[in-house]
Amino acid sequence: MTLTDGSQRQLPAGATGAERAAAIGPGLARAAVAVKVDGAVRDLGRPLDDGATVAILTERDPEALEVLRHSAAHVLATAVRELFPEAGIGFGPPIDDGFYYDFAVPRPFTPDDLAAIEARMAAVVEADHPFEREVVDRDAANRRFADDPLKLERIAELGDDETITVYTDGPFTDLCRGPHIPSTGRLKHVKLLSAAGAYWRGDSSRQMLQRIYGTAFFKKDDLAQHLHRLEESKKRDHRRVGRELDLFHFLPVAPGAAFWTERGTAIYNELVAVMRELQRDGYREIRTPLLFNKALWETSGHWGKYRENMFLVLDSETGEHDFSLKPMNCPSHHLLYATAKHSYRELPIRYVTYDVLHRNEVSGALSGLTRVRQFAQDDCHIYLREDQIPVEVQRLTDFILGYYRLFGLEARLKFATRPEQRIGDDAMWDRAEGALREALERTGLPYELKAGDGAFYGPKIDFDVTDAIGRAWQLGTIQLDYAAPERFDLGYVGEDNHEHRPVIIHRAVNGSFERFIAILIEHFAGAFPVWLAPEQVRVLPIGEDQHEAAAALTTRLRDAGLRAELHARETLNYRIREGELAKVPYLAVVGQREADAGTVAVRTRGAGTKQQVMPAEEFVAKVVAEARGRELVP
RNA sequence: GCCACUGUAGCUCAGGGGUAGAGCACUCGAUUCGUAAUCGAGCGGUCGUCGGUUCAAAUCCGACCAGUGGCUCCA
Repeated sequence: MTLTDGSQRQLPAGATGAERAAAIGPGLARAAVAVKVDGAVRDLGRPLDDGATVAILTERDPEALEVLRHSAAHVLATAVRELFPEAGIGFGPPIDDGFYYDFAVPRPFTPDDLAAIEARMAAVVEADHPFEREVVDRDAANRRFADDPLKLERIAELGDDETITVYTDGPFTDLCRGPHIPSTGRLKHVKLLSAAGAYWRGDSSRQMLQRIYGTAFFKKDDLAQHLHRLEESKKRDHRRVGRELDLFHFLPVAPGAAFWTERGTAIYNELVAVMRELQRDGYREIRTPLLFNKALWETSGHWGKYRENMFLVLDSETGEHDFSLKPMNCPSHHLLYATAKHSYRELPIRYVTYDVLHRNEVSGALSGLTRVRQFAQDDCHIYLREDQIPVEVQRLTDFILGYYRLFGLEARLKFATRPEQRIGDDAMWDRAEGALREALERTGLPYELKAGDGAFYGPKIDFDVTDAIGRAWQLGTIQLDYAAPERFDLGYVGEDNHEHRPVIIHRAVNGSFERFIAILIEHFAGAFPVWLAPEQVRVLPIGEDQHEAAAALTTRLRDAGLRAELHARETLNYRIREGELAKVPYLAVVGQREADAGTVAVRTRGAGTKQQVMPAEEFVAKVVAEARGRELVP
């Protein structure tokens, strides 16, 4: 066989991965978790194929962590079966941050159950049961899982050409493709996190199973770090920070719709202002109605499928739900486009809107600002000729990435191509995908291909940003649309003096302002750069004698266009603490020395007592420059 | 929409079948302070809503509403 370093080794026939590792050295034998044979991860205990390329996976390999977590799921099931012998067994895969297992049990698991199960798991680990793999035929599999309808259903779906394998660790046997760690004793650092309901096969018409989530690591420190990260992200949770910094509130009378305080509104307005500034040239900001007759949704095709997600409004004359709040801007933009005859010379025409939208999300889906019923998109529709697509997409990509950079956010691009369910012929899709791909290639940026993930009306590019703590969010999108121009019978007069169909690009950068602000809150942990901060400077006179000088400074800051507040009550210590907790970028302290000299003692957020005394004029200019330049400070 | 959990003062939380408690916030008074909580007093809730059980319910039960964790959904 060949090792991954290219060297060749001879081993006796039927030698296993474990023996292979041992042949190299005892250290590797201990560290080995699984083995990769010709690219496929396998159990250490399986015989190696003659002539195969072999790599020993150790605790350092990400694939080994998956194996560990998959085995952790089995250990979980082992424990659950001991405590709840009647439990049906669903699926138990490794996931990004851990693993889960679904069980069919008569009642949901309680926190006490989880504690008991975790204790039981420790015993299973202690027992160090080997994971034993067995190949069985269909009849044997059916017999073995005769008492578990979920497993029987799964077995029935397996193709005749598939090898059916079962794995046993101690008392527990599961239908499973594997691979697994050699024995349960390798599972040292595991933690159950939560229990929740989940539909069998992810199908909301099927039965609800009880899912237990957990995570596992090879190293104690890694587990501790992971749990610490979970705590940290809880601290950054935008719902918590939003309350602590008094940015927005949700009240039961308007589920899924935020009440923005003046502080939250300042952030909101700042984002809209940036978008306006960046779209000063070449864009046309428009406003269209919020309430529409259903005829519009019939034209757009939304009335049939998506009506249940729209807020319908009763017409008092007809007594019918003939009107609806708009859930999207697209159709109204198309209508406005169609109010005039357009020349090819005008294109591309770019409409932008920040109107409020309403979507009746199912109650269980609502979550803080990330999933709301009322929101505003930075919605843009571009009407253009097909030959203009590459240049326009390039322009949009630059725009979007440039925008994210303002916040220190990096984006990854995804190219989504024709889905199974789609309109238009292959020639249209070839042209559309070709144009998008060409534009993507021109950016020189790496991108991921998501084949079949496009919209039914055209291919798209999605932008995933990664925030400060490494979480990915799908934000921006560039979608080509060949369907709407047909439905709305849109046209332009070409150079040849004939009517042509334009193509439409749907573009969003923030997604929705609500969701984007949620992401920013968590990204910055509430410590916004000065240009975004709801309160940019807080002026603190030390004593009453400096009140006048401090008030003058506050006015000066405001005159310069900054958001500044004067705080004169309570002790200086109290106000410093308050200012730090409110994450105000600059605390401008004015004592007698400063009042006399026309200076200010600046305490920068996070810099502690390292204050800087500077002329008031200089301070104002500095903050104005930082805010105007949208610098990521302090 | 589905499963589970939660719902006590503006916030964080304690209590718990016999007529509600702390800290912070807020108000008032004193203090006028040089970089992360000055001291004191006071105001404030009928315990998410509605209904049931009970001599008695905030406490037990049910329904509903909202939130949280998931599932489903996200044009």
